[in-house]
Amino acid sequence: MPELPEVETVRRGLAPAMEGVRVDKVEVRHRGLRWPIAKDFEKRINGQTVTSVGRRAKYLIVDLSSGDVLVMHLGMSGSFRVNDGKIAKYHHEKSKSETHDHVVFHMSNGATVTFNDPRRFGSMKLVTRAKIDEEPLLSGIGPEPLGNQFDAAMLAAACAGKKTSLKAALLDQRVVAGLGNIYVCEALFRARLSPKRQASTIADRKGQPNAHAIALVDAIKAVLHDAIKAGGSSLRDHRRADGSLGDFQHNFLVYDREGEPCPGGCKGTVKRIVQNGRSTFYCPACQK
DNA sequence: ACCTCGACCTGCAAGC
DNA sequence: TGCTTGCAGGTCGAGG
Repeated sequence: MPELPEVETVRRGLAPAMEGVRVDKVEVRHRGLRWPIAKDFEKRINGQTVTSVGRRAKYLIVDLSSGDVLVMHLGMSGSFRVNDGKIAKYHHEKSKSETHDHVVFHMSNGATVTFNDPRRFGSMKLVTRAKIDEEPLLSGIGPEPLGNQFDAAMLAAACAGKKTSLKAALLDQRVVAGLGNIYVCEALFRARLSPKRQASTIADRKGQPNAHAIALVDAIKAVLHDAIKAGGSSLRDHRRADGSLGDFQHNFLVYDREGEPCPGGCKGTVKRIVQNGRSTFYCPACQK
């Protein structure tokens, strides 16, 4: 479910509730996430103060005063809910089943932070800050697309020589961090590039960027900025930490719009195809 | 080394 | 009404 904009939205919701606050107790109700939560998990977290809540790609990075770092991934259906211990702002709304509340952080300020994940593709892992650069989950990840260092030259270099489709390349977290199925489709539409195009065609023979690479980088940055501004996209599971919904799903141009007229006004029709086992939505008429 | 595909899970909507 | 099927925002690891 969650791609970079959703994870960033979650991070912004968690930060004010957790930063500078001690975890009195972490309660693990179900250890069976993507990998089993380690046996020493609670012992290493209980009593520690959260020093920062960050993000790398689709990972949430929670620094603790002990020097440990909690690395968390939301998988396809993970979400966090902050209850500040006072008024349940959205408590009149039908609240999601507590069946899948797998981990609850009881904070020293009275707040609770609950991780819910029906499909359990999410993960939680403790690593030490000193060895974070050796962490296999993070070490191969490509540039942050919203960072200054991410530009057409970088993207073209990463795609040069790739035989796979441009769609598949953009989904590869080693090429660029944080994109998923929705935002790849949206960025490719905005750049008017076909998802079926060979990835290497955004670079010249020397791996230098061409006009397609420049347009694509602009499109990626723009769609991510727009989505973050909207609080991410809420299709099934994603919510802001306060329970409110993201809005960006209303701004999808092609994703899940099979059969609709091309929103670019080209008289084409949005088509759904399957690439690498995943749905791709695009306009064959104007995405070349 | 690159690339594709199955596997991991639950829930929901559509079709019969 | 129930059953079956397919699909879902991710990614790791096996196999070609």
